[in-house]
Amino acid sequence: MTEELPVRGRRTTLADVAARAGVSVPLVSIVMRDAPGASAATRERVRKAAEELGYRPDSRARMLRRSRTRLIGVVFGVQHPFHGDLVSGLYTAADAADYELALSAVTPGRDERRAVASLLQDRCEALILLGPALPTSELADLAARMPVIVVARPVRNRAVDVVRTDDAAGLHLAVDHLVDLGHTRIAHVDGGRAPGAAERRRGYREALDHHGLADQALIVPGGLTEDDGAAAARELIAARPTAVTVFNDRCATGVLDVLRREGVAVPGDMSVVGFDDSSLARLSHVALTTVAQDAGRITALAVARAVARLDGDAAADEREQVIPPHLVVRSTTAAPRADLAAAPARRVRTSSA
Amino acid sequence: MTEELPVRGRRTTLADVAARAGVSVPLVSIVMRDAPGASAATRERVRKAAEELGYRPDSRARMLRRSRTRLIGVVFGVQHPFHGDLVSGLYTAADAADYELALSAVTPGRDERRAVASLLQDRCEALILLGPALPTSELADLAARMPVIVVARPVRNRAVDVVRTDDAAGLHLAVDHLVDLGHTRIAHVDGGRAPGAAERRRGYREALDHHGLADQALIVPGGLTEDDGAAAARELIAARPTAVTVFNDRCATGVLDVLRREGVAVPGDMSVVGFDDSSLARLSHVALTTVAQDAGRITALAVARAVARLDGDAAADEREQVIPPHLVVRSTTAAPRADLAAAPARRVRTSSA
DNA sequence: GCTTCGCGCTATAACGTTCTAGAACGATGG
DNA sequence: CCATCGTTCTAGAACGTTATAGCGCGAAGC
Repeated sequence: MTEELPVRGRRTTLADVAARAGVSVPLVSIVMRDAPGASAATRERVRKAAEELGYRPDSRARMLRRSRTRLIGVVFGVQHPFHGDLVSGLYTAADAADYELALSAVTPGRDERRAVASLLQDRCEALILLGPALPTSELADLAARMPVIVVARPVRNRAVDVVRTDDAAGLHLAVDHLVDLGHTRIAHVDGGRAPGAAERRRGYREALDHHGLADQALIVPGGLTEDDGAAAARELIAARPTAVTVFNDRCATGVLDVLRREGVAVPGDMSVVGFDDSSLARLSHVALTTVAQDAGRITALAVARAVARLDGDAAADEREQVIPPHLVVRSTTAAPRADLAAAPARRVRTSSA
Repeated sequence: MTEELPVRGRRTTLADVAARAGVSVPLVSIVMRDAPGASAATRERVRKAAEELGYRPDSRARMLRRSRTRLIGVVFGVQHPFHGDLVSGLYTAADAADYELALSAVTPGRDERRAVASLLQDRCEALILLGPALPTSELADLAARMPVIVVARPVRNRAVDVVRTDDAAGLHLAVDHLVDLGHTRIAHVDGGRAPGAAERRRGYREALDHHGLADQALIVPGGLTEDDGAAAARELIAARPTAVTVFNDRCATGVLDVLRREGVAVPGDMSVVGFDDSSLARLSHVALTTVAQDAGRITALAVARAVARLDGDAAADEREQVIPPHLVVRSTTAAPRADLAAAPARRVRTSSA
C-alpha cells in the first residue's frame, strides 16, 4: 500500500526484497513466479516486501537465465494503417499464449534488414513479418535460424510459414457482388508490385472469366496510395466502366475523390469496391463497399503457428494458411443505370500478367 | 564469407568464438565492441571466427552486465498516423545518439498503463510518451523513477519534460494567412479533449482578437476523425463562414468531403486550413493548406532531452520546449468571393473555454 | 641489471535472475 | 526409536556479457 519512495539511483532487485522479507533470494523468485515451494504465510510476507519496495522483475535477467525467452519479434511498417490493426491483434494473441512481443518498425530511414537485425539481438524465438519486401532467399536464410511467419504475402519456400488473406477469393467476392447487381463492364485498379497485388489481379481475371466476361477485362495501373487512385480515376473517367474493383481502400479513396469531383456519381454512374476494410472505409461519409480481411483471425493464426513451431508441434497442418475474406457492402455499390448497362467498356491499358 | 550453417539448437556465444579463435572470452568481447586492448592481427582473427560462426551479440546479457542499458522506451498509438512520423524521427535521433529504442504500442486492447509497465520491465532508462492520455499525477509518479519526456501534449508538472508544437502559434499562422487573403468570418472546428485541442482553440481566439475579429468567433465542436469533421461540416454549411481552421488534417478531410459533396466549393466558397501536414494533406488531390508540425525537430529534441537527463546535464534549458510550426499553403485556401466577404457569420454554437 | 613503463592478453568477478541440489524439520509408519 | 517422506527453505551455480585487476613481456630509462 505505502510504496517506498522509488530511489532514482539503483533499481530494486530480488536481493533487496529478500533482505527486507528476511528470506533467501531464490525463495523470493519462487513467490514472484507463483511457483510451488513456499508457504502461504511466507508468500504473504514476501509479496508485502516487494510491494513496499516497488519491485519490478528485470525481464533481461529473467530471459537470460531461462532457456526460453518467450519473445516473438514483429516487423511492421509504421506508415501502413492496416499494420496497426495487425499489431493490435498480435498483442492480444501473444498475450493469450503467454508470449511477449518485441516490436521493430520499418521507417523511411530504417529498412527491414535493420529491423530484423535488432530483433535477432533481442533474442526473439520467432519472427512475424508483416508484408515484408525482403527477397525470398533472405527469408529462407532467416527461417533456417528460427521460425519465420510471413503475414499478408505469399512466399514460395518450404521453410517459411505464411498466413494471408485469400486475395483472389476477395476479388471473386467483389466481382460476384457487382455481377449480381447487373454490372458487366467491371474494371480493376491494380496494386502493381505491392504484396497481394498479383493475387488480386489474378482473382479479378478468374472471376470475370467465370462469368463469361473475360473480354471485358480492363486493368488500370494503380498503387497503394490515394494519389495512385487519383491518377487511375482519370483513366477510368475516359474508359467509363460501370464498376471498378480497387487494389485497396486507400487507393479507392483517391478514386472516389476524383470521380466525385469530376461529376461522376458514385454509385450512380460508377460502383466502387475497395479492399482491407480499413478505418478509412468505415467512415460514415465514405461508406466504402470493401473486401474485409479478418485481422483478428490472421494474427491469431500467425501467433498460433509461431507457438506451434516453438513447442515442437511442427507436424502442424499446412505451411501456408489462406484465410477467406468477406465482403462488407456499404454505399458505393449499386445497380448500374439502365442507359449505361449496355455499352461496352473501352479498353485503355492492360498490364501484362 | 563462408558462414557456418546456423544450428537451430543453441545460440553461438562469445565462448564459441573465443574457442575457435584460440583466445579468451573477454578478448573477443573487446574486439566485438571495438574497445582498445587488442592487436590488429588478433582483431582480424577474432572477427573472422565470429563471422564464420554467425555470431550475434546478445543484447540482454550485454545490458544486464552494463550499468547502462542505453535503451529508451517509446509509447505510441498504433492507430495515429502522425505517431508514425514521430517514431521514424525517434529512430534516427536515437541512432545518432547511440541509444536503442524499445517500442510499446497502445491499442484498443492494451492501454497506456500496460504499455508503460512492459517498458519498465525491459529496463529502459527513459520514457518518451507520444500524446499520452494518462493523468498528470501518474506521469509525475513515473517521472520520479526515471526521465519522462511527453511529446505533443502540455503537462503542468515540474518533473515531466515536454516537447510540443506551439499549437496556439499554429492557429495564429492559419488565421493570419486567412486574414491576409481577406477573410473576416473565420470559424474553427474544435478537437474537444484531444491533446493540443485546448491550445489551438486558445490560439484561434487570440488571433481573431488580435485582428479585431473577436466578435466573429465561431467554434464548432469537432474531434480527431474524419467523421467528426463530416458532422462539423454540416454545421458549417448552415453558418456559412468564408473560411475555417480545423483541429487536424483527418478532421479537415472529413470537412472537405462533405462540403464538396454538398456543393460548397473549396476554396471558392470556403477556405479550409488543417493541422499536422500529415501524408493525408500532402496528397495531390487533397492539397490541403495546413499547419505543419516539425516532426524531425520534435523527435530530435525529445531524444536530446532524454539523453541530457541521463547524462546528468539536467541543468539543461527549459523543461518545456515549444516548437514553432510553419504554414504549408496548398490549394484549399484563397481570397473570399466578393459577394460573400460582406455578410456576418451566424453563430451556431460556441463551446465554453 | 634493476626498475618502470606500456601493450596485449587472461582470470575472475560481477549484473539479476532461475535452476538444481540438498538441508532442516515435523509428520508418518513400521 | 529409526527410517521415510513431504514441505519449506537455502546454497551454489549458471545464463552471456563486460568491468577490473593483474600477469608476462619487450622496450626504455637510470
